Amino acid sequence: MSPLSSGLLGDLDPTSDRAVFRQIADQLREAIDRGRFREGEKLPSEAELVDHYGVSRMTVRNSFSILQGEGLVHAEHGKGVFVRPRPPVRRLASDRFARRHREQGKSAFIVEADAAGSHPQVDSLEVKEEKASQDISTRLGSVRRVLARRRRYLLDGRPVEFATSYLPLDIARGTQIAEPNPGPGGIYARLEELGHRLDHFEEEIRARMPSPDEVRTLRLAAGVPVIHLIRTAFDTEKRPVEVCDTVMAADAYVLAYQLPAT
Amino acid sequence: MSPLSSGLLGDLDPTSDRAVFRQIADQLREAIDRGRFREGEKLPSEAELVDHYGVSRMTVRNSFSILQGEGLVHAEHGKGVFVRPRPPVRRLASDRFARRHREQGKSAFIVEADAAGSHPQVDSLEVKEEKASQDISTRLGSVRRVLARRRRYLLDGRPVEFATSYLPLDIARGTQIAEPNPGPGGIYARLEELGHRLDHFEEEIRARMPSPDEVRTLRLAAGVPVIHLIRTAFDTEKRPVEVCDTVMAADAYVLAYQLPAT
DNA sequence: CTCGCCCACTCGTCTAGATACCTAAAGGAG
DNA sequence: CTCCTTTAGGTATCTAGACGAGTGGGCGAG
Repeated sequence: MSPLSSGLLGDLDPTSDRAVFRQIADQLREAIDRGRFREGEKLPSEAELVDHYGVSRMTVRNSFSILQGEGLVHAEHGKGVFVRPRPPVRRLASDRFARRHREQGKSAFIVEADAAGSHPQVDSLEVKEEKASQDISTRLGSVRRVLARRRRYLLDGRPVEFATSYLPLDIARGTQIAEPNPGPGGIYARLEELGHRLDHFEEEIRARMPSPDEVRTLRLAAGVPVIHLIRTAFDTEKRPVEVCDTVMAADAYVLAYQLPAT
Repeated sequence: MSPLSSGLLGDLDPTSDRAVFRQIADQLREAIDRGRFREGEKLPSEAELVDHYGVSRMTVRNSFSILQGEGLVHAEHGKGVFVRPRPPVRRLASDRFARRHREQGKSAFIVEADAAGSHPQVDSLEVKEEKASQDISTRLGSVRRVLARRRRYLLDGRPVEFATSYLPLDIARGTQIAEPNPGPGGIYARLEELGHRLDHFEEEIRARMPSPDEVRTLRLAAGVPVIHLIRTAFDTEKRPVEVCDTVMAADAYVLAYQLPAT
């Protein structure tokens, strides 16, 4: 039996001033929220909804596009429209840069992925010297040129974040930090070996919709925002020694912080 | 002279396999990024673009809907489509719950708004006892019923966040915390007076697209995600004494944290 | 039985209109 | 001058239909 004849969806209210396509979207959303359609399940096809509601196809598509914008559903060409499963989230704990992790020779990403039982990967590594943007220059204390380390992180084959680290040339040039592989413990371990003992980090967090570039790089579904995190590392002399600019798929992350109450 | 005859926008590439409405969106996006259209400025009308590109109106509208989903533009019925201005952001510093602020008798929100020179407001206050959700119960250590304090925060008349605090009844019932106005320093000051000296906070941060309810409550524009923050306050006996569930308009906030490197 | 083709179903894109409603400015009545 | 109406120009919604293209199952040829 078709899901439509079984009362999953109601009728339209022609007296309502709410647009028809919104009413349809409302009914589908409610059905999803109530679990009438489960995660990964296929919604009625456009043609079925056209029949059920007696509207034109564009109106039905308009409804779907609302739900897509909310990140509730995703369409697959030739197959149908499906309830988007909520992917398991990865937790970034506030002690992820603790020295004891570095001393074990693992980078923060690997440590956390292993703990979660996932298979981590890093790709599209690029290391080069370049001109610092205005913002990066300000954060690093008025440097003109920087070493930039770009990479993308994947979890079980799915891209989840990409990041660029910027370091002042007078610190990084000619060191292992300028090599594709910075060695055990990552660049923070190298910075400490170079005499820049790390004191603290400052992180800024924003959330916004992704640019088309970011959609490509992270293979983002419609209706998935990104978390934009900018971290600055300071050494014990209060000098900023690294800025890391990270863009994360918001549906893959929960950030966790611990704050003192004092 | 019309912006269209002045070369702001190019032509379509009929040989490209990129959909026409995407090509148009690309050109508009690029023009915005390059500053050809400034913040708040009106884009060419649908009719003008129909003429310029020689496509149907639905195609042009489709392009606009892409840019809206990206949060780049917003349409005003009867007026036009405008480049969305990036609103000034409010910075939440990681020391916002420091005891020295409470001792000055101000709540965290008021302190920060005043510092930024804005006019803060709090409305839709509701205080009541209710059954704890599964999640809240877990976070508070298996309590069945809680005191819930709901409120919405506005800055210069614009709603920017709404929050609900949940407290165990055995702590809050019958105290000033159960009153609409919790007094100077907010509920954290009252908790400390009641013998629950605060030790630390744990915060969880997610970002996602808003529900229709949240769009209404925060008057969110299209293409603006929300930041969902869940904070748990612990007293010095390591007991969770409050859970605060906050939903913020992502275009109004930058969260800032400071992490020790140790 | 297996392979390859065809076809039905599905979403993606685009056209060409019609009607409704909103906004702002111009112009007329009082 | 003030207030209301008109009008032009804008977006919002909806219809009806056409063609393109990805998916998967059925069916016939070998």
